[in-house]
Amino acid sequence: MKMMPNDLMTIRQMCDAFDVTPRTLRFYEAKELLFPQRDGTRRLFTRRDRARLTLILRGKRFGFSLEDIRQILDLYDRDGSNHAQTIRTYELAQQRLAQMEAQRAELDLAIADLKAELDAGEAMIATLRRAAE
Amino acid sequence: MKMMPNDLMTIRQMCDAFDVTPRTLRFYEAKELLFPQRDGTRRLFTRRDRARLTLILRGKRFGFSLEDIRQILDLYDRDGSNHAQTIRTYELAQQRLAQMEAQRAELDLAIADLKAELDAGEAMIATLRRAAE
DNA sequence: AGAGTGCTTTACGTTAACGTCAGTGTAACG
DNA sequence: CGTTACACTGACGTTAACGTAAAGCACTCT
Repeated sequence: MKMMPNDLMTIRQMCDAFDVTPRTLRFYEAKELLFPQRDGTRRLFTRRDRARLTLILRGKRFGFSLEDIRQILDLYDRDGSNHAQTIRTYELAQQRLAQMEAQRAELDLAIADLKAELDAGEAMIATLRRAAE
Repeated sequence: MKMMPNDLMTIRQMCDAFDVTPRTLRFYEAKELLFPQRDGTRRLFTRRDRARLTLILRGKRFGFSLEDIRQILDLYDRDGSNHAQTIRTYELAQQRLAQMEAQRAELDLAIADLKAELDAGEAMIATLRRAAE
């Protein structure tokens, strides 16, 4: 067991902690979502990186694209106490929420339609079964 | 206005009727979802093509991939009266329905979570507003 | 010293469903 | 016969979020 200075984690430790692949972490770094320090060539992820990764993964669950997430993260980075930016993020989230609810409405419709088709199909299958006797 | 023999339609008529692009129809033909006749090099879509296209578009609304749709269509093509194939299609639809309902459940969760975050954000913004006075 | 492990970079591959040229043809109108 | 309007066939481009080699350091164990 090698000890990392308290709040620094290797790529593997990050992968285990967050259940992601190394490729993903490097990808996020390339996309400027994370900014790990270096020990020579090796990445060392800070507490800040972990906080950001937590937000990234949460954002993904909400269906935000990585680009959306990057922008939101950057807003807070530039000025964590700026009201306008907090409000902007809030608005983005609201928009996304509206999208998600629209999406659910469509999905509900499709489900209802498909169920109707299935009922018809079931009836047809029953008919076929009777005819087969 | 040019008259097409009763049940034959040009690519443009199809596009207008179904609200798709020519590229889409050619793509579906390449994927063996449609089989328009030819008048020289030009495509002429039959009643059968229209029936298939209707099913294709419906299938898409249900979230089936084009490959799924092609298989289903082919099943019916080979033998429209085969019970086993009707039942197979029915099962595919049921599986898809289960997926869609699972997807909706996840979506509902994400919506609930995001709403919770929004409520917190709203509170924070209210705080910021008070502090700004 | 050799073997093994883990990390690194670089860069091409994947998937779906088309979009978007580029270049050519052809049919009809005036 | 020239122009306009469509249609046709390739074939490469697009988007997102990584996956998957390939090839090479750096360290450690033995």
